[in-house]
Amino acid sequence: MKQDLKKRYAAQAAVIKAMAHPTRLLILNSLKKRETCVCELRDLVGDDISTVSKHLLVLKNAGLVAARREGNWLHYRLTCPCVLEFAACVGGLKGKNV
Amino acid sequence: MKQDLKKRYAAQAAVIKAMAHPTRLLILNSLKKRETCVCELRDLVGDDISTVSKHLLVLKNAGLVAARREGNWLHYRLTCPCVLEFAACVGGLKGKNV
DNA sequence: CATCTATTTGGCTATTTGGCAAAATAGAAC
DNA sequence: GTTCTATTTTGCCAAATAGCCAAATAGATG
Repeated sequence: MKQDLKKRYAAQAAVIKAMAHPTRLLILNSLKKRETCVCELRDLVGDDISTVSKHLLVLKNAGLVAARREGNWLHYRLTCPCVLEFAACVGGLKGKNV
Repeated sequence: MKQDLKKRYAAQAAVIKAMAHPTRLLILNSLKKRETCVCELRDLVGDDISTVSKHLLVLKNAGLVAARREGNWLHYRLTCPCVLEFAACVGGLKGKNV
C-alpha cells in the first residue's frame, strides 16, 4: 500500500469513525434540520450532558459540525450535509449485525 | 429518542463502523474493481493474513461483502458498491483529525 | 466583584478493538 | 485415507472507546 494512499484512507476512516455511533448519527440527522444547542440535543438523546458534549467533540474534531455562541448557548450545526446521504444507502444492507 | 428510531440508527452505525478503518476502506475500494481472493488482499494490505481475515469478517458481518469459493480460493466481492460514493464527500472535510 | 447558567474537561471503570502468532478448519489433490 | 494450500479461529495484549459523576470553565447578568 503506497504511503499517500494509506494517509488518504486513514483520513477518510477518521471521519467515518466519527459517524459510526447511534447517538452521533441521531445528532447529525437532527442538525440536518436546523442548528441546535447542546441542552436541546441532550433532551433528544437522553444521555448525560457530558456524554453528549463528548460526542459533539468527536464530531467537531472530524470536521462534521461547528459551533456558534449565542448568549449562554452554543448552537451546533452541520458543516457538510452531504455526509448523511449515504446513510440511506447503508440502511438497505442486510448483515449479521444489522 | 423513540425506540424504533434508536434501532435504526444502531443498525446504520453498525455498517458505518465496519467501514471506519483504513484497511477496510482499502479493501472495499479494491473490491470495487473486481472480486479478489484473500491472499491477494493480504499482499495489497501488507498485514498478517489473520488480520486481513478478521477485517473481512467485520465487513461480511456488516453485509458489505460476500464470498464465493473457487477451488482453494475464496473470492470476496462488494455487495453494495454504493457505500463507497460517500467516501468522496467525506474526503473534502477539514477536521482536527483529518 | 460575585453569581448563575450552559458547556466542557478530568477521572474512573467496563468494554471493544486491532494486531500478531499459533492452532484449527475446509476443500483440493494425491 | 494423507497431505497440501488457503483461510479462519483462538488466545493474548496494548490501546482506544463510551458512559457517568464531579470539578472546571466561559460568558452573561446583577
